[in-house]
Amino acid sequence: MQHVSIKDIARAAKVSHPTVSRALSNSPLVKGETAKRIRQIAASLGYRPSAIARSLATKRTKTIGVVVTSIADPFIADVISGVEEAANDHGYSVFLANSNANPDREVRVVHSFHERRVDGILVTASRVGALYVPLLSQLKVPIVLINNQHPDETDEFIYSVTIDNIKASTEVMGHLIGLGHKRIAYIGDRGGFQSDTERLAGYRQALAVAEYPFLPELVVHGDGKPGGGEQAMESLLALANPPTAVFCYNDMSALGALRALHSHGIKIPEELSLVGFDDLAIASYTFPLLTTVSQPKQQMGRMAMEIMIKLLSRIDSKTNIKVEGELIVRESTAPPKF
Amino acid sequence: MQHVSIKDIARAAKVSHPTVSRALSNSPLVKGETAKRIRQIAASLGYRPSAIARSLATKRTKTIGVVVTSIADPFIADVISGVEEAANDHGYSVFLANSNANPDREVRVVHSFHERRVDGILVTASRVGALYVPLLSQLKVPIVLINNQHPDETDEFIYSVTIDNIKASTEVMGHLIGLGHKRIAYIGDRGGFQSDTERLAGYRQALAVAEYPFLPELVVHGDGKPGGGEQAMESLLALANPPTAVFCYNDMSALGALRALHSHGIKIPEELSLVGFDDLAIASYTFPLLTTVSQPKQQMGRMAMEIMIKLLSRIDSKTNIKVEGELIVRESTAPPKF
DNA sequence: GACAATCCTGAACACGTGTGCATTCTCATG
DNA sequence: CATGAGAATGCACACGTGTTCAGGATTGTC
Repeated sequence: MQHVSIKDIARAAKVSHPTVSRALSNSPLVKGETAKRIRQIAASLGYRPSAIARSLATKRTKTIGVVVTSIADPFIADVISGVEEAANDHGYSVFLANSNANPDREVRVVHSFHERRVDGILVTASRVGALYVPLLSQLKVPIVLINNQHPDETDEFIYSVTIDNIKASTEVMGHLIGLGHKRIAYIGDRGGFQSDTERLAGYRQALAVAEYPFLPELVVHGDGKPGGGEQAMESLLALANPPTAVFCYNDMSALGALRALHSHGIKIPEELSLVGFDDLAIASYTFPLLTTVSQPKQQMGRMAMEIMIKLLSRIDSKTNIKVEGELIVRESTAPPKF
Repeated sequence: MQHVSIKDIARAAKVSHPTVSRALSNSPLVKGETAKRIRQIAASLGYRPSAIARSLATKRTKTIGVVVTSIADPFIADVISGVEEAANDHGYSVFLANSNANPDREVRVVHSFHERRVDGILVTASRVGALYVPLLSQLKVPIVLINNQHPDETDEFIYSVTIDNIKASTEVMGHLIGLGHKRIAYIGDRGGFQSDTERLAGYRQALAVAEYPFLPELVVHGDGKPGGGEQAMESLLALANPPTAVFCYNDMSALGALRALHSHGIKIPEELSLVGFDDLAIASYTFPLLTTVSQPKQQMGRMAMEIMIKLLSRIDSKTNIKVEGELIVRESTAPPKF
């Protein structure tokens, strides 16, 4: 006998198994004395209820499917750590699935979540294809998106947690403009992600407020990774009149930009100011330390999971939460040279 | 009716539900023609078998519990991405649990995995407490450890994948000695982890082979994180006769060391050579690029999961796998100045 | 002491799938 | 045409838990 069941306990306690079931779930229907005895026997036998059988009976698995494009992405990993923590706190377990932005894998994940009868699905959407969420929503299960990249999700099952990109972006620009910079460049992402679009919007908005002209040649595109950031920075440095400050879509891009600057022997922040976005752990260990926007990554994960749990408990909850980023000024920004 | 069951299909196909069950599992017992018809109906109804019910009947959940100290650790995140990929390829799903090296959480994880009747458990042991594995092994389920930190696990259920630290470490030292370094320091971890002990052993072994003296003042201890690496490097720089090369327990420590060196204005690699370990993504974006040892992180995760799956399929498998690291020479090492 | 009201308990069934065994059907063979 | 063998299918039960309902035990009241 591999596992002890409530029937085993029932036999030992000379009661029926429904009584055991009730006693262990603290039902008021069972006499206090009996319940206590049953619980003691259960403990002494090392009883652990079968979540499987319980799920079958109750039709709730207390299980959440979590899709990420890649858990190796440090931003996502931080978010997931918050997700898992909140889930654990409420007795939920998470199924982790990498999609790798691969359509085949995506449909397999959907099938897997479907068959396992997850109660809900969490998606860190930073690179998830546009067609994916509709696919997931076929499961008729609540979905919470974190930093989703498609603004038009109007499905009734869909909730979200996102950072206020425009606000954070204008704050970054305010910082640079306040230092005296006038030629400020933006290194964006490729592919028109929601977050890129919004950060660019904040960039333009801040320029407009300061009554600085918007110069298209100062907006270049990377790929959200160091390689793209490096190339983008190279193209900025090749301009006849290069910028004195550069605002990068994310820290990864900034890392690449930093590399390009180092290889040109350009001193930061004396000759050029650089700002990232995300406040990855690395940003505290670059040289110089990177000024960036901190997203409450873990907390966002936690919030997303808490929205989910409220939904599953039929508690009304906000459908869309916007959190604020925080500008972290470190060593990579300073007033322009002249 | 939320989900379609085999009974629904049976009704539609005018057969009994066991026949449907057999048809869908490609049993030779059911007539080819009937099976085909049943499969068509199943597909048209969008049938997805309930893994829950199946698990209850077969006593196998096709589920693996994965414990990590923190998924936010980039090393671990890489390993897990390999784990998840291999699991997915074989129809297994993974429950992810962070323990945060917190004993309370650890026992909750054990209970959770027990109740969910996972088929096996994977542990990335880099920071897991010594008492934890025995706790897990109570579940009488196979356990595979990745880079475990306690050499004495002799339980019959326990298997492992580890990197050959001694070999990698002597290779690093060979590189530095080959460049002409004689005063080589080692920045270790705290707390006597297996990997730290082994890397230090490789360090000493290489010194012995080169017939260089082992100087205790050149071995200092960090904490495996940048903060500790920075302090450790400071203490090395405070020596009357500082080293010309420093081998760090891991890249995180090296990042801290790098920071200390920058703040002292010490040029790398001209004035001092620095080597890390792990080849985290960051190592390709530090300044200068970090020479380090690459562990096949994803592959190690994949191998661990494949051992697990073989075990569960009653296929004989190696119980302990040692993989080799690869020395990646980048820009942070060079011959000593004089 | 009789009766009702309340409190506990157990029997029966449900959840969806898999499997051993009995049964029916089909077809070839004597 | 009867018989037997083998193929195809259905019946019944199991997995472990939760829940409805009926009935038994207990208590209180007149």
